Amino acid sequence: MNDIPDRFDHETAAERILQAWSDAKCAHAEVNPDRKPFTVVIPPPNVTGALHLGHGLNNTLQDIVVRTRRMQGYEALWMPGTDHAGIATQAVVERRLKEQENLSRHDLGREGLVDRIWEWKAQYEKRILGQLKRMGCSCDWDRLRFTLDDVCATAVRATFYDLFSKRMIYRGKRLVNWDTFLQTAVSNDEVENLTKKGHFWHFSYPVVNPKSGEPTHVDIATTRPETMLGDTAVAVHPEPVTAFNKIEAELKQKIAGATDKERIDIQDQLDGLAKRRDEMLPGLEQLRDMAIDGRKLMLPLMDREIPLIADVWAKPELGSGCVKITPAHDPNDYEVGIRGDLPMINILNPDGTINSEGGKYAGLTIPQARKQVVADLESLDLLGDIEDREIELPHSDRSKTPIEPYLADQWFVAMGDLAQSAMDAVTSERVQIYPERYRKGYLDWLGEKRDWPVSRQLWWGHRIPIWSINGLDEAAADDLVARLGMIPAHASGDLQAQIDVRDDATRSLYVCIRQEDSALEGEVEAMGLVRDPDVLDTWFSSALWPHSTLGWPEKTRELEYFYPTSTLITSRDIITLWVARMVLMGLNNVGDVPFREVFIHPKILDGLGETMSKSKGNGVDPIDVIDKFGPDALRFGLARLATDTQDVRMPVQYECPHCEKLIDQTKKNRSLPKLGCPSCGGEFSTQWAESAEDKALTKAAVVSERFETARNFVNKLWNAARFVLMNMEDYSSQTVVIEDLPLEDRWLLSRLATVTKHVTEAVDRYRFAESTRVLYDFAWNEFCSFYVEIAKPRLADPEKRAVTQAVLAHGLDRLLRLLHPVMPFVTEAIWECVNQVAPERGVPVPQEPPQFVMTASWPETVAEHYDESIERQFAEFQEVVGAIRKIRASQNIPPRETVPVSIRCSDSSLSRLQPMASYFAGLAGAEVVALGPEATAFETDAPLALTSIDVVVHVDLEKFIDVEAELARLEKLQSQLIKQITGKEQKLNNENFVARAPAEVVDKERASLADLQQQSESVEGDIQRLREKSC
RNA sequence: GGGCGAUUAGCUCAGUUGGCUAGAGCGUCUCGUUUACACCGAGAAUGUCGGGGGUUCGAGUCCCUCAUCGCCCA
Repeated sequence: MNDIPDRFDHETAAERILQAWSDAKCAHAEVNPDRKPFTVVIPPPNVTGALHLGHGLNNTLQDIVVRTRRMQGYEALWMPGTDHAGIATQAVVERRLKEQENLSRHDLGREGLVDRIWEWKAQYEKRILGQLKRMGCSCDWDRLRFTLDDVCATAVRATFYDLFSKRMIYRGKRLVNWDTFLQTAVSNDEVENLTKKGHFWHFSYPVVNPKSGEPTHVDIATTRPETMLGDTAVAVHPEPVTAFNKIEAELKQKIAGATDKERIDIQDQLDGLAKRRDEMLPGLEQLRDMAIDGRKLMLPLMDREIPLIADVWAKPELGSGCVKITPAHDPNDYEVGIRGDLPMINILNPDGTINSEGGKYAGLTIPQARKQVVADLESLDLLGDIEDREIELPHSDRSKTPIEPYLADQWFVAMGDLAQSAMDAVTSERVQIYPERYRKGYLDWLGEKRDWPVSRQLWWGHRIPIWSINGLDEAAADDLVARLGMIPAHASGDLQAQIDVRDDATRSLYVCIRQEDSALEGEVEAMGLVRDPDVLDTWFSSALWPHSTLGWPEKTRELEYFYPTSTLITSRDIITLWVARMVLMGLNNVGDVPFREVFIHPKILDGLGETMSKSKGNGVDPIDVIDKFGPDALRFGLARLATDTQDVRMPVQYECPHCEKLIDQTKKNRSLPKLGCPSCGGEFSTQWAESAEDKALTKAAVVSERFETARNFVNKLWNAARFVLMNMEDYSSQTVVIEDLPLEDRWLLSRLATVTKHVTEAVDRYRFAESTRVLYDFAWNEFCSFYVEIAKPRLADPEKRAVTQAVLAHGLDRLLRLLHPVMPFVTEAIWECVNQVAPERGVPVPQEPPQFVMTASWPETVAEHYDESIERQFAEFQEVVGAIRKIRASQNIPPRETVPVSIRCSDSSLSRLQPMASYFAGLAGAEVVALGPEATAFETDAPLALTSIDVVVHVDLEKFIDVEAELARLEKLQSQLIKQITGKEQKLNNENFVARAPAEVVDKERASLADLQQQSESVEGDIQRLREKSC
């Protein structure tokens, strides 16, 4: 055992341990009626790219919970898998295709592109699973799922079919965020607003046959001139006076509570408004009257008559007070269009060029059309000012190109009842969300009950199981329905047909097929129906994840046993997109909530407070951290930062591949292709390396020194274990009598009981930072610093050796179990060794431990082992040790010198400290020459009073006295005491305090003041004596 | 514009229902290789708890307000 290295070699150990766990199927879960199930489904990582530290945190926390529950005797299933991430993945692959081969998806065709994406998926899924495994995630890998695999596909089709049959899926026109690059609709959540420089163009539209006294033109302004081709109205406010009054009232209210600086600004606004009102109100009222009168304007360039309408969307305080309405290409105008029943003219092709509705501009791109429209209006003398302006422009998150609002046919899921059911689940606390503040966002979002557009014009995803035919007349539609009704699948409920009457009175026929069935599909296609080319929103399949992975719609034993799952651990940004939808789909499909609890963990930010991402260059790969610090350090380091309020700022460094020096990442250097190491001068490359020259350099790992503490802790534990193992060669198991154990052993048992309770509760409540802190403090400051140190002399004593070994082995055993969920590898590696030297262990009765700590039982809180008085007694001992150390340090006494000490204490303390007297030698280099009420000061004395426990420690400085140093120490002590005494006196002189504070608080203050005063007097005496002596 | 959160030592963070001299790790300084560990041990220094106001005998903690930062939604 003496050949154990003094560093934990995580690299070789981890690989061996992973294999052993895997061979023994430690993480496999089966339906087992004898145990209670505990189920967690992984938030399936996107196969878009590799995992970063955010995933590292997410999965570490899940694993801590799952491992703890497994040890607690639950049949713990952690369901693993990955997400096909529709648009994100297709966008990545398409972009690469363009960059590397200059091909578009149309060059490859649907199948070709999808094949390419499967290749990408295979590559990244492998990488992701490798990352999870190296992190130690104890998923049941036998049950691995993918949101696009056959099992999930069956669930998706069954769900779609069910909702379609219930008429909760419908076809509708909606204004969607159109990505002209990817040629698909993207959801609001995939849109980011960027502020860009743009212009504000002013146009005039002629009034058709103006009456005398009426304006001949109406002025409007726009940031997107080309959209005028699709204008179907111009709006003016219906009650301009009311609108002006309202704004004025708001400003006046604001000015009442404003600071002087703001007041000037607001007053300016008020003045401007008043002026505007004077100048414009009559004109606006006239236009409003014209609108009510049904007057028309002539849309220039298109020569189309459009109505002047009255609508509140027109803001009298802005621009000309009139606004052009393009319902098919602007969300606000769309609402106006709905209200006013206006025609909606889509002027764009899917690729973003103008379509035939744009007349002579057809075929132009948007920028070309914009330029041409402006030029043509100018030649007609209808162009006014052009202002420079900053414009908020929506951009696609995926393709980084501008979004065009676009009216398109989409499939929708009606959310009314579904959303309500998911709201009820949370308000009734059948699903509990922690921290609770996240409930609000969940409920607010669902409360809007906005229908969910689920079709995506993509090729990568679950293809919508709808076959359709359009443009039928009533007879033809009925005939087709009748023929479909003859198909056996219709009778067996595997086929649904619905007729939709379109605006133009033609019929569309939609057929939904429940299961994949090429014969049936062929039959339907033979009738002239065509399969919908679109795929489903990726969240549609994610929403089914908790039940689809367990085999739904089959009534599997797994579903019966493991569903509802126990808890979901995820990040806050997908509470609505994912969590809410899982709840409503779970309720709809299975009839029960998908999970009982949801824990939302903090986000990991870099040192500059920004979220980590590969595109910024500040992303940290958990593997880099594991390579440098080990998997246990990664996990411990992340878990100790997981509080429930604060996002985690984690400064990021490059690790120089030549000298291992860590170089802080800055905004500047994180985007460079190569860097020079300021320490060794060597150069290294980064993820941005492009040129052959740069790529030839070694690539630096991106890590964070935040993990050093955790790595040190792993090593501390390893070495404590090493010490234990080195002292176990003659170990033999034995039953011990708790009552006969010496104080320090009972202290350890008591502390174990306390710590176990604390840690168990903390993990129950998802207080990961707290549980890791408690474990760290206990392991380092109590087990190592005190228990192991005290064990040293006892191990050297043949009479005490055997009992010490027994308790030591037990203590280490329990500690390993408690730490295992956070640090699985090092604990398992140590466990393996302990099993060899102490194959039976435990207090009071030894037992044979299981082969793996991973499958060992979670320590129980042994209430009988808890002893408050012993913990207090030991704390007293620790305090005395601390006092001696302080005096030694202030006198610079060399550590190898033993100092005589005299400890004056009460009789009761005497009985507590007496048994521990000999341990002062090892812990404080002190020999106790006197102990008890009679103990006195030395001739050359350094005293320290511990008032809280009524003890005075005296150290004999005869051989060591440094008068200056001792005087300095005492004077400093005295000044601190005086400061405190003054504070307390002030407090107690305050009549209000004495009268109103609870008596116990006042008494406590009084007692404390008396102690301090006594101590101060004593120190004063010491100072005087020392001064006299030194003269 | 609305909602949520944050602001505590040079850095990263703790601080339960208001009640000790506000803590930890890293970093800094001093001392030290005593047989598990220098990825170690002992000790020290460092805080107007973002600003202002209020409630209270008493506020890092509760309330109001302002500022700054972050996230979500419009």
